[in-house]
Amino acid sequence: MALTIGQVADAADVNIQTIRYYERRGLFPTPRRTPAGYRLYADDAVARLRFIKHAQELGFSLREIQELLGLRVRHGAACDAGERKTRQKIEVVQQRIRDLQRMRRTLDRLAAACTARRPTDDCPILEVLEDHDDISH
Amino acid sequence: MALTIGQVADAADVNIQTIRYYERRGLFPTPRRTPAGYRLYADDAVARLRFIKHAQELGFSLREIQELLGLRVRHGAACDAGERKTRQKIEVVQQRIRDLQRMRRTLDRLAAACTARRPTDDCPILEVLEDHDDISH
DNA sequence: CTTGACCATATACCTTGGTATAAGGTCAAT
DNA sequence: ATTGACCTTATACCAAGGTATATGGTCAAG
Repeated sequence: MALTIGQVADAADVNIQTIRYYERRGLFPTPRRTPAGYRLYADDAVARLRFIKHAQELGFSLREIQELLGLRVRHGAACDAGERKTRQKIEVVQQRIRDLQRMRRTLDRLAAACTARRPTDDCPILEVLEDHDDISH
Repeated sequence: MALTIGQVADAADVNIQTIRYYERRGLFPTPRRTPAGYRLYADDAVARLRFIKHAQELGFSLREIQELLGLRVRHGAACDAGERKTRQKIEVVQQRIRDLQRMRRTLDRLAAACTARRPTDDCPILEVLEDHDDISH
């Protein structure tokens, strides 16, 4: 049930150094240690690493991922603040989904034009993602 | 109709150096020049820069963006190859959308639990993005 | 009781994606 | 014909996100 850093690294397919780096950065809680000083992890550490890797692929920075990981439900006033932050994150994610859907539609059109053998030598990919420039950020 | 590098940079809100950097990297075609050697751009250069910036926010590397920008419809055999690449990109984008939707659902549940004042002190954000690990890449 | 595979810390290095700076040419306006 | 705001190339530097390496301790197996 308790994993060494090497076992966690293997399971999540990341470099050992990366885990220690995340610990230093504050993305990973400081784990308990054996008497000899070896780090010991529960297996949710593997899930945490996989979450981080996925979120990175989706364009989130380590700082943003840290915020995402910090979101959880609390009592009272802390709850309101947490809910506000969560709703902000939902907005960000929602916008990112819309952008990707737009890109997907353009790629669809591109593939369709191709099967129809209608050569379009200007760059149609550029049609995508052209508005909402001023609202995002 | 012809823009200097500074005008393009202003319009797209990027650093001038970034445009020259993209040119070196091959993301930007080498522009025509004035007799004095000044770069001259058509205004689609601005669209191209905006596309690059958006795609970066969506988690694409410059190398991937270069491939996206290289996709276009051609005649004959080149068309088939282009179509295959386009369909691959669509798969990547589609998977990314699914991942984000999953993250969104988790954030939704988190926000809902909070309004209902049901404190959940384990980290619920981790529920997200947990399967399909072995199929992606 | 030693060998090999682990673990620890500390420090140096690498890649990606830029940004800044130095040294100088161009050009429109005064 | 000079000033200021542009442009050129070349080179150096920077931040983020790791990765490698040096030096040494731990531990189970033979």
